[in-house]
Amino acid sequence: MSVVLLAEDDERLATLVQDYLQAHGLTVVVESHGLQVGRQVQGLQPDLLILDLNLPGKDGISICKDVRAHYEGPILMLTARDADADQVLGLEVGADDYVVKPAEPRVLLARIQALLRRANRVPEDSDEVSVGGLHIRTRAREVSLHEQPVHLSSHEFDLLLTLARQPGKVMSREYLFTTICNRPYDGLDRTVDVRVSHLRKKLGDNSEAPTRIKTVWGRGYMLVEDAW
Amino acid sequence: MSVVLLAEDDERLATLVQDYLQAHGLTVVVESHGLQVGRQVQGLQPDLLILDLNLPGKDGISICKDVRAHYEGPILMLTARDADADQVLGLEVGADDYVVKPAEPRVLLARIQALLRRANRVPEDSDEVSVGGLHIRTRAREVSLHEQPVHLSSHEFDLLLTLARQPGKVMSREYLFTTICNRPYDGLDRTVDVRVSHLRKKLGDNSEAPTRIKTVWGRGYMLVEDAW
DNA sequence: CACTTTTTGTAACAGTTTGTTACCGCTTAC
DNA sequence: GTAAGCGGTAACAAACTGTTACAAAAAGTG
Repeated sequence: MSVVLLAEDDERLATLVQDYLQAHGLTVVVESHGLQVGRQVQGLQPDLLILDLNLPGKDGISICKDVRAHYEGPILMLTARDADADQVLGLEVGADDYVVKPAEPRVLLARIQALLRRANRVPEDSDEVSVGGLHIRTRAREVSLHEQPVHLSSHEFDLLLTLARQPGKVMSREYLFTTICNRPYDGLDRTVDVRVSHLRKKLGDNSEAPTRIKTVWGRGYMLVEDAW
Repeated sequence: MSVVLLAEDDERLATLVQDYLQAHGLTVVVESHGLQVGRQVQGLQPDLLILDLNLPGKDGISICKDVRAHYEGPILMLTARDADADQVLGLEVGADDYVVKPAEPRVLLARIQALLRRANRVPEDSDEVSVGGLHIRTRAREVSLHEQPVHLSSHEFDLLLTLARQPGKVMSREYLFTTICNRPYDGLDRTVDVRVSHLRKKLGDNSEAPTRIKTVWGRGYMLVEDAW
């Protein structure tokens, strides 16, 4: 399940897009203030940023430039400006796609999925995810480690799956929380920490010097590829 | 210089696009027969494929599917069909972008460059960095010195990695600070100094006459290559 | 040289983040 | 009903980070 940050100030449109994308299996977080987009991207590290060019507080092109300095994921600009020059400028400052409003929802979704497909490499619908001796069967929701079945709770499974789909990538608590719980993160919740603690125990990792699920202080957690 | 394969049967349009792209630094090869596109992609291994959906000999959607089976580079569909359903279908069978003819050349170029920019991004740095008896496994975030594992905090690791990637090069506090903390340096912060101090202690270096991480007065710090 | 100024090393402290356990309410199975 | 499992939350200990403070070293100045 991919996390999308939607930077859009028109509340009605934002809700519309959010509902449509969530109905198609994406987790959507909405941000309506231009000056907050950078901070949100940094904290959430979404798989995709949808950026309206007319946010209050800050010029959309500047936002895009600033975000690009620290964010490598795909950016899709969604805007009412349809002039060629605007489109060219948007793409040149780092956007990966540029869609003019009003956009047909199906087209927007198809373009989003094309961007996610290229960025993720791991096909969303692959049934089996493996990292070393760890095997996850997503449809059956079963996990085995070196042929030994491991019993995990629902949240533990989702957490492990999210981490294992992109081994080696540091994922923030906010990202993990919204992916697992599908609701906004309040910044204080310790759920993810507790789940990680349980996962480490069940997967035979040493918490004092973890080798499989590492803590990156102030950033989040990372599943290590070659440690299974 | 990137190589683009342009699959287009309208000779006049093909020449037009070819000239425009070549004037902007791209190498363009044209292929006009649908049945030849797959072979051309395999042989040429272009950095980008521009695919017209109305080539003679073979349906464009089929071409795209076949090409995708053994080609990972970006595909841009360029076609006169502007129905939403066509666009969704094109993106779903593996295209990365879909541009409707007639296309403004500047827009086409901007989209091509956006695709090339993403495809060419360096995927990841080398996993293992070694300097003498010091070994850093970047993905696992583990460090060992003469086969002995060394436990470092997150910032200490980032600092050492940054220094070790360019041994012998003096790095300013500003550079090190922004690399580690991912925020601007105010010129007075002593964080880097303190981290270096801790690193020296953990790596068995003598601070009064450091041999491994040297202080370059008024400039910054430098990791010495032959001292490990 | 003596003296001042700037830069560096590091101990110590306080605030923040993280690991873990315990507990409570909820649901499910029996 | 009870028992077991699950998920959220609180609580506390431990680890980590930034900052300050002060001593030591280096550079500048006459």
